[in-house]
Amino acid sequence: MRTEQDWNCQDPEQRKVWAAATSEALRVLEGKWKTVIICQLFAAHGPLRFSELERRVDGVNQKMLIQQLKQLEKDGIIMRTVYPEVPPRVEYSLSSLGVALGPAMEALIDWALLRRAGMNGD
Amino acid sequence: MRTEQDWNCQDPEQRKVWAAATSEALRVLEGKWKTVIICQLFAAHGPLRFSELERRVDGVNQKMLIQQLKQLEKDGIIMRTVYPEVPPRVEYSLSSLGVALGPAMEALIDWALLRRAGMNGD
DNA sequence: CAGTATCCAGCTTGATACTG
DNA sequence: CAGTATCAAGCTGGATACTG
Repeated sequence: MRTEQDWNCQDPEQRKVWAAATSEALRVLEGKWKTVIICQLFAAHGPLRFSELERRVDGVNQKMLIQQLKQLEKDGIIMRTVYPEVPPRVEYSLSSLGVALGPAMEALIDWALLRRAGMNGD
Repeated sequence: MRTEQDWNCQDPEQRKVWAAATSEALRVLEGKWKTVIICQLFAAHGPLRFSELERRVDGVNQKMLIQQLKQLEKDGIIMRTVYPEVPPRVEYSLSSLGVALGPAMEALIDWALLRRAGMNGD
């Protein structure tokens, strides 16, 4: 599944394809709470209820959480399952595309921590 | 340099640290042209002049390019070098923190291409 | 060449109140 | 419990014109 892209490629068009693809990818992850939601879903190793996400995503309000969840669902990163019960139960989980984000998220976490370390110590 | 973070960690506080770190990291990369600029700098394997970036970053206008470059510089990802010549020459290159973004960018590109494939074929 | 300055439309976020 | 609705402030992106 590796795409064999590498920075040594001399084809300007190919480089633009990567740049555009990365741009699109990042646009899907943009939004103040999306990465937090995704991280929490990874950490949970399973579906989370709306109320559980509300507790785990520090500082988010209902409207924003719902909005971000809807966008993530539309973009195919998470799945929403409704259980026809009273009171209502709705669970959110990572789709296969969401799970495939794992390596990128981990690389991002590594970089984020490196960045933090540089900002303090260095 | 690996941080040994893994999704199995059961400490909720630790998970919040990652989520917050990732959020910060992504915020630094947000902005319509930043990933394109970064990709082009990686692909160039060396510094690029302002005008060269303007050519390579498809569709950007001067104001936006400068704004994004300034932010990337402020956030420590790129470096700006001014050569006291006439006409003026300014070169932009990745800092060590910028270079450290490599693995994350590659993982993101892989995911972006996987996502595209899924959207067409699937 | 590599910027700066101005102006503006539209999107994003958030507070607050209400509902099946 | 898991949403929807409304309103407003602030930020983002972009077109355009000017400058050392």
